[in-house]
Amino acid sequence: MAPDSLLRALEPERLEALLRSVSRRDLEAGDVIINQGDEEGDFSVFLLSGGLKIGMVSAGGREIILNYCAPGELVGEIALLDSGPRTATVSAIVPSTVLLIPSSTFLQTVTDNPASMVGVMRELSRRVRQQNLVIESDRTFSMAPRLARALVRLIDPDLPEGRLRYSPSQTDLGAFAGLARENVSRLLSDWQERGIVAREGRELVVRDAEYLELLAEFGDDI
Amino acid sequence: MAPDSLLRALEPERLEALLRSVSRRDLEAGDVIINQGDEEGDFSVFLLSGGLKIGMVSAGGREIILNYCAPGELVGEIALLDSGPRTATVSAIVPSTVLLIPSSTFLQTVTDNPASMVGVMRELSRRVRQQNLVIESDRTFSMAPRLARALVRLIDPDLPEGRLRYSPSQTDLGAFAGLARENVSRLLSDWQERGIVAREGRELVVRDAEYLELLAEFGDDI
DNA sequence: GCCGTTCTGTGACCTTCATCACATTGCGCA
DNA sequence: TGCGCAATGTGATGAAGGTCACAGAACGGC
Repeated sequence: MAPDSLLRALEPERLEALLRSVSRRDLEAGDVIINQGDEEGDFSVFLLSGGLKIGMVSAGGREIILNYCAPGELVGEIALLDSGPRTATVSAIVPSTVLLIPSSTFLQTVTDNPASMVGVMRELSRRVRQQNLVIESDRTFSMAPRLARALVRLIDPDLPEGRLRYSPSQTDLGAFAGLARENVSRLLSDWQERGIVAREGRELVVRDAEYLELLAEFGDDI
Repeated sequence: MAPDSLLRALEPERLEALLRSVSRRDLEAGDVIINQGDEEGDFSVFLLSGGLKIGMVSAGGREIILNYCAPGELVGEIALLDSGPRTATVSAIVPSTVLLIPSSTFLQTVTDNPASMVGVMRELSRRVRQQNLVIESDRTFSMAPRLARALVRLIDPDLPEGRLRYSPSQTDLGAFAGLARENVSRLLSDWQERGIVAREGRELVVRDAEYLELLAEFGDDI
């Protein structure tokens, strides 16, 4: 679980109360836990272990992956506050365990634990900032920097040197970075020749993270 | 002030305490209150009257307008939680009055008023959802729907029929919708001929909001 | 009023990237 | 060991939209 896990902020007795009213669920890779368009869904999802992806399917059938998330993160929190239809789909990318937290429970808990709410706000803020960067890069950068940013976002700081949080297909990378799969292929081939990324078996590994970070930040004109 | 203003949630004595430690500031149109890249800025901005725009300047000098905001809204709240460098620039589009709220004050206040914090979370969530839609439309829609979405976001529900919250130049509209100014011009000319928008003096007015909303939601294939 | 400046309209061009259409590789599995 | 399916590589093509280069219009200030 992430060190800054939201649950950490709770006092033990609160945590226990919370755990009594949530349900735990195990997911296979590919299982969908929240479906874009669901009318009723006033719960949010806390990821205990595994990995989730958050995506939308746009008119035209193209998939957009908005984010991946790691254990300790809370997902679907928009529904905690306004219980409108779900705007994105959440599914497991590997076998995972989640807690389903009814919004009433969640609101009660954080109201009783103001300190924990700050954690939720921090997480939401981080997300807004991240999204701003995505919008910026979508609008002003060419393919290469966009793919670079996607890869950088996938690097797992807890894993050794340049390992990704999970091994995405080129199709996934395209949906995450906002470009066509074919172009992902072309770019990766190029980067592979130049030693920036490498393939170890079916794993994609980043060799020169610094280069990709520069590319992601400054675009083609580094 | 917006009916769901964040300050509404405060008990009167709290509100008073808050008001004692914030500073008020009047802005001319164009004045910058937060500058992208500022290292030190652990305050956020509460808009009392007027209007602000939130933007970034990307490598290459192109401006991106992320959002406009109306009285009663809180801006720059990312800094409340992690006081890293500012990621966007906030400036006044019309003469405005703002409160500068130090993050310590803000945190203290919301901690003492859990109910008010829910309002902040709701606002942050709304913003995340909005951003998701922007990313989706940037990636999958052509120019017309993107511009439609920008216009719809600018319609002021409090004003009569199709009036915008403020009258943007074509350059601004381009920066907001993510397209070149010339194309904004072309699209608006077309829509004007078709009676979807009109110009009253220097004001742009939406005549057929429903059409634009459909376009914004479903893309060209309505 | 008159002039500079900022906004707007419009055509011609050219870059970028998505799309299409395959060939190829790799891997699970019967 | 080969079959099938999914993932990948790669060229050719086309459309969308950015860029450039202007011309006109509108406006603010003096």
